[in-house]
Amino acid sequence: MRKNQIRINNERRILAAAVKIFAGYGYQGATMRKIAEEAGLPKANLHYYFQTKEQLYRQVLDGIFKDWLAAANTFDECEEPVEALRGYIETKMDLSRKRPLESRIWAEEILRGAPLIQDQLEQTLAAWLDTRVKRITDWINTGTIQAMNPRILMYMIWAVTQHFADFESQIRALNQQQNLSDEQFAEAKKQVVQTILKGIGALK
Amino acid sequence: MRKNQIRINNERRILAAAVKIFAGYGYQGATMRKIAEEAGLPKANLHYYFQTKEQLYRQVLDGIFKDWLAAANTFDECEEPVEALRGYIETKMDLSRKRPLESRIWAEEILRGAPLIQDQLEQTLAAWLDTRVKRITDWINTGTIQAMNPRILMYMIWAVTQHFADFESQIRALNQQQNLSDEQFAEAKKQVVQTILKGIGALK
DNA sequence: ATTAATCTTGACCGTTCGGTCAGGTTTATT
DNA sequence: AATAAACCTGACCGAACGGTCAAGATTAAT
Repeated sequence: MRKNQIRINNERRILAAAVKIFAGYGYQGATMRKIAEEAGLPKANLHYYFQTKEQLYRQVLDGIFKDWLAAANTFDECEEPVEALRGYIETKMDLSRKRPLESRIWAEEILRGAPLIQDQLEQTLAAWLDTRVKRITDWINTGTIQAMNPRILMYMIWAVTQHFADFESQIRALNQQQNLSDEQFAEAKKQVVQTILKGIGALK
Repeated sequence: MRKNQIRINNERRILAAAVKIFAGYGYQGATMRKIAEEAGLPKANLHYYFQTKEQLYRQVLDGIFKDWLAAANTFDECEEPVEALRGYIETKMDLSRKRPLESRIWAEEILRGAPLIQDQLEQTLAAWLDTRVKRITDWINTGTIQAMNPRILMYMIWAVTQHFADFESQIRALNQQQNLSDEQFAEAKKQVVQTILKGIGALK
């Protein structure tokens, strides 16, 4: 049963506005009025498509979570650890560059103790991580990379790649009040990949 | 002109309560009522010691910023890059372990675009970073460590170390709903130090 | 003992919040 | 053309927010 085109368009508009406002003000700081204004719709119209603020926020989080998991495609498709990890790190860096708002919404949710997505973390994300941990463990067991705790490696990758989105304003303040240029970001991406891969003994 | 003991005690109580509430709910989500309840004082009393919520929040941030900068002592006191960086990374990891609330308040402020501490970032923190960048550059020029962008190295260190505080709830969800034990955290600390130092060619 | 300064607090205020709803308009179905 | 379904929205609501204030209680200074 396909939805009406009007509904599709308006839901998309509202969700896009919600991403901007939730990222800029946080869940509590964001108001339905601001989102409505950003979307160019009356506030009551938002409540027609999304019953509550929390429901709207949940849908935003769901969208982020899907992109997040999909970023692992390169990781899964590559046979060799260097290829796989480089691909994953680069994909996550690109996501931080192109969709920093989503990264910040995610970060704030985790910061607050993940009140709305704890279940997804404990189930979907935990299972996702287990699978990748197994792959890395195989690499370790076959001597392709050095011994280490794969979970901590993943935490490090997440931390570093998402930092460029989440702490963008700090980096800007430390870079003559300028966002990183494309060249600077490319350099950062290269150095991050290099440091991590070399750090785990996958590169000489 | 030393302050009255009553004032000293109450300001400390209120600040301690404010750290808890700001960390748990964010600036917007935190309310003066909740902070007052946590401190065991009537709300009007908070406004006697701190005129506005923003002023109270600023004092909390100031305290965090000072601890943050002081963590660089070991970095500055050591001559050799391995010693200096290991000391700094370990100190930052310990801060994340012992004072995660403060780390989260800082993270949220940056996430929101650093509306209240932009000046401090652009001046105090930028100058602080410049000094350390110079030291690292010296190490590079004397061939003690390999060539790299020192700023990106510092961003990576901040990202990884603070991740263990800021994303604690995510790590817990991925660790059978248990916070990292002391042993697990010690392992993480060791692996973080090892990966970064090896990653920049400071270790074999 | 008296005065001044500091501290305490319940009650209150204007504003803004998320959310509701009745009634009108537009679109889809037959 | 008629009916139903979906969509739209200004006006409104109770609750909670940050902040104020007057009046009383306590502490410090003389």
